[in-house]
Amino acid sequence: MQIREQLESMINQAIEGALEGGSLAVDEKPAASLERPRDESNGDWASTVAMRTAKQAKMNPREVAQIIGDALHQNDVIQSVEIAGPGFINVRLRPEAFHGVVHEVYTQNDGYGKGEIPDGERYVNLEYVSANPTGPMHVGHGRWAALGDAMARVMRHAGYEVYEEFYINDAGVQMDLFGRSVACRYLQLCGQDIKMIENGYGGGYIKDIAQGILDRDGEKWVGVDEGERMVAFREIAYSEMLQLMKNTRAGFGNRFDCWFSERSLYVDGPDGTSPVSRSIKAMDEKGYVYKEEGATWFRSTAFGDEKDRVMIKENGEFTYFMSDVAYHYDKLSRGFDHLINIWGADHHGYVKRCEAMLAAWGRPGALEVVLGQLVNLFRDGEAVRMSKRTGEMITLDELIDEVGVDSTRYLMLSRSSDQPIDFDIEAAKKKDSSNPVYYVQYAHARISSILRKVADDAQASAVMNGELSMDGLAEMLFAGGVDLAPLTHEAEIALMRKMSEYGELIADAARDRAPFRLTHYAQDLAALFHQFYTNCHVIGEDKELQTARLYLVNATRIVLAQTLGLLGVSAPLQM
RNA sequence: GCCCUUGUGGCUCAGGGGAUAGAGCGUCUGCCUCCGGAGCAGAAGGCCGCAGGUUCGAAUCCUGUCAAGGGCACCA
Repeated sequence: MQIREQLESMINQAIEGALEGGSLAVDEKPAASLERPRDESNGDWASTVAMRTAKQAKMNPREVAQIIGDALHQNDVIQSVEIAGPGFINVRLRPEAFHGVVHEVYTQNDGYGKGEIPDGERYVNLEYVSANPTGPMHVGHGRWAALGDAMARVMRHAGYEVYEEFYINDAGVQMDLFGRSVACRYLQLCGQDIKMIENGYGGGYIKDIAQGILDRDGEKWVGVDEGERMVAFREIAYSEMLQLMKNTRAGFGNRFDCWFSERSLYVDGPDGTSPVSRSIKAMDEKGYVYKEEGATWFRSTAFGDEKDRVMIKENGEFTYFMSDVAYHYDKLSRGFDHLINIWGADHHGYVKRCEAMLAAWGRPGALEVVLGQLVNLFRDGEAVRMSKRTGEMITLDELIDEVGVDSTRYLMLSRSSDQPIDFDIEAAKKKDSSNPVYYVQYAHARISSILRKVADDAQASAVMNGELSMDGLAEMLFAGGVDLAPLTHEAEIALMRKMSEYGELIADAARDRAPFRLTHYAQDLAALFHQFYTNCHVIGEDKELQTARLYLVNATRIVLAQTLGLLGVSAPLQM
């Protein structure tokens, strides 16, 4: 049983006792109302039940607190109870109460802090990044890549089953424009004096693709019909860009379960229907489709949208929205309990109509859109201008190359997604205390160093060359069993207390789709470790104390590595 | 005009009904005969944009207001 639950039942008993004994008179039995005091000097846990019930009980809140507090006697969990402030019941726990946490970390290891999500809520589709395959991924995509990946990992740890999906916008006029831009560059390379088409893609990579075609095929495309050439070039360029995106993704640590092609939505299956036709039919059956002025509309205003939306234009073409209708219908039909999309804040006007279509199919609330603010790139305080059209931009690959994956990911993740990020390349490159990722990683490296130091030489070198895992080493070190009774120092308890909060952190961060909280946790835990390190010597203490402290240090390593792992950041053995 | 997000120390941000509002950076002062000083300890610095309201209690919830950013297509 978790400490929180134990305390809760003790307080509940105390309340019941007071009610039965007649010292407290209320209509309804109040809840235990436990919370963690911000300020540690107020104890490990506090109950606000007295202040909540004082009015009903017609008593002073401090009196109520006293009655309940008196009924809480000291036992193997509670060390002391104190009534403070306006009527807080502050509980301080015995050091032994935290020892169980350390054992839990050791035995559960990777599984520490895991949660469970009930059937019917568990299976989640998470779509993120999702871009036109008409250019390399840029820095903005990096934020979504980091956020989506971390969100997926955190949610999995909390008990969700997460299916990660990348939606490739490979249909529509942008793709044709892309193909024509490549054709344009190709013809220029062949010596023709023509201008880049209007709204064409101007990036240098377009020229590279054209050059590649020229190297491979020579000038054989010059005389070909313009439309045919556009299609051919579009497809060549598409597959190159997709491969590039997949490489970037791999370099950044993302693992998509599916790359979903927008085009596939328009393809008829063996039964003669496509996601497009099926989604419209399902909507029509519910009465939310109508025709007007030759176009086919979705009556999204029935669900709070400000105006109805066109799905099929008067000229018979499909709108971009049509793709999304079909896409979301397809996702639903794949059996997910819940759909999450991560979009940039610039798409916010699009949210209502998408939520509306889920409602039209009888699944209101099934779609959740997480809107993230954008990334502003700086170098030494100077804004770096970005424009995809002119091709003036820094790609995600270049950023990772220059800054490194760990630092990039950590900084991208360390802010709430509804906070814009000013990402300074020079600041991100700094390997000193101004860069929080190093502070955290340093704690992990220090821990590894301590554990190596107590190991024998063979073990230590086996760890360094990868033949022995840290867990394997720990197993050897603690084979004889460990007694944690010597762990009573303030710094030791603070460390254990922090680790005891891990499960709640995971559950909250998953629920709120807020992996950035893990960066704060990692920094807190690292700070507590550094404090412990300065105050409590490990190696060379008497045998029992050394082993107990080593065991605590190892548990800290596990939680720290786990936290960094959920963020997609490495936990180095040395730096 | 309407919609969304954000206003918290010099800077970057946490906290989203509970106690004296926290952290990092920066500034200043200390700490290595000792497990990694990429560290630790301490100091200075805030009427939580403004005004009302709800509550035993508001930085937090509600209303209004000011400011910043983003969005309002038979574009994608």
